[in-house]
Amino acid sequence: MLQPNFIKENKERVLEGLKKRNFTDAHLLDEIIDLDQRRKDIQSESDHLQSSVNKSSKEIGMLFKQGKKDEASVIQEQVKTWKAKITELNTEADDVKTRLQDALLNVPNVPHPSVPAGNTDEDNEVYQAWEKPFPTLHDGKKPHWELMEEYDIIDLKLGVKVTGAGFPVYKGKGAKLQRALISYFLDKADEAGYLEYIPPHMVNEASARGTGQLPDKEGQMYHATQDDLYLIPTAEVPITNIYRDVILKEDDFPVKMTGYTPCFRREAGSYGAHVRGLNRVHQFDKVEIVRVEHPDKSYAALEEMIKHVGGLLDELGLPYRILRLCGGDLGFTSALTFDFETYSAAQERWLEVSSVSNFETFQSNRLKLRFKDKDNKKHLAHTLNGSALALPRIMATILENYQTPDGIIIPEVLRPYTRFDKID
RNA sequence: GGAGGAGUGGCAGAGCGGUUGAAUGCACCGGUCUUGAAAACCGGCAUACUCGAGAGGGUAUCGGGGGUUCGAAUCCCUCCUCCUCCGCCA
Repeated sequence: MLQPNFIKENKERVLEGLKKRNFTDAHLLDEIIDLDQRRKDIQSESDHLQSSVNKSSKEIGMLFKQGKKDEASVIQEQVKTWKAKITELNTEADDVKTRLQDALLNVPNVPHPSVPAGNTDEDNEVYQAWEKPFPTLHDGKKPHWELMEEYDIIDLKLGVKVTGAGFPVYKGKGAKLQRALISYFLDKADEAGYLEYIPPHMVNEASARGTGQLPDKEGQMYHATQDDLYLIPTAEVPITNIYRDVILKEDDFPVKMTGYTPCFRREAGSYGAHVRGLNRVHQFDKVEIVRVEHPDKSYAALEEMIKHVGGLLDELGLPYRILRLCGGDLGFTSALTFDFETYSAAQERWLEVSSVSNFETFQSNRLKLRFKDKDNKKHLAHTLNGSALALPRIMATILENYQTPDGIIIPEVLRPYTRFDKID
């Protein structure tokens, strides 16, 4: 969420930036500026009256002590009229604040200058292409959903029986490979200096609001209504919220956190042939990296995160490319996002396996995540996060790219974790 | 789930309708003293919003929200959290 003052002081810049994501509602920005001004005016008027009330109340106290009841009751009458006016102002203030909040929630983050304009994923910029050849597979190559069944390692039908569509059951070597990937990713994050967390897998409303899942993506989360808790769609939510309402010191930076969690997404409205197998599921595993940074350092941090994710894919030996998302494809809360896609050689498609973003102050404003500078002045910190990595499509790509007529070869780096080198 | 008790500043802990944003102690920061340190002494030390060029001012905040009152940390309602006991349980 942007700050009204920021919008007011940078209106042209904000509007110019938002054009890249097809947001052209200058009227909404004006409304925000007006509502914020009105909010201040009401506040100011109400404060003045309250000040008079407070003074008079003290006076009444004194008069009572002195036994001057008559004088006191005269003032009491006056105070009552002030109070009525204050009540009136507060009612208006509530209304103005609600409208201001609603308006602010409809303004997406301002894209970074490097974000290309565009509407769809067609307009994303290839930031780093794959220069080497793709794996060449044998003639009997199969997509991962067939391999899963053939080797009996991931069972979607069983998931349907136990839960429903999109809840895969991992079995035997499939389960072990999954666990190996999680351990490998966590170990790499640990080596890179990220502090490991195992956060709750459900969050309250305040947390879902803090990272922007609410109210923007209400329908995408599973909601346990009886306790009003949400199943997390990503570890970003509980982990980033660790720093909600926190004021850091400058030398607390950088804050680097990681965590493995299952992720739950309703994926309402997604369907079609391209979501077969593991391409899109309701529950999946992911290792996330999250950072809280000084505004001057956040883009260097983003760079570092891109290298980290790229390093994982290099070690796994998976072909990948990096995209800089265009304005239209950029998430509501993000200023700059890079997507990683691996090439799945049997499907002959690119699959998104990671998304690394800088939210600048958009999240921290909602989170009230700030730091004090040397002069003790408070500023909003920058937050970033990235998948490192999301498991299902990595699994899919490994199964497809490493298939041979005799089985699926396990990438070298995972063997210490799997303790087998082939699925057959 | 049932019955009790409790939530006050960074921590500890007073206050229980009227100069209380809140005593006191500890911690912290600055100063005096000291060759240096400690001790002692003096001073400072919350957050948010807002007005002001600034100095500074106003308002709100004693777990959250609502209410009573001219006035609430103090009374009432409600929610949350923690502690003790009972029940259930991985």
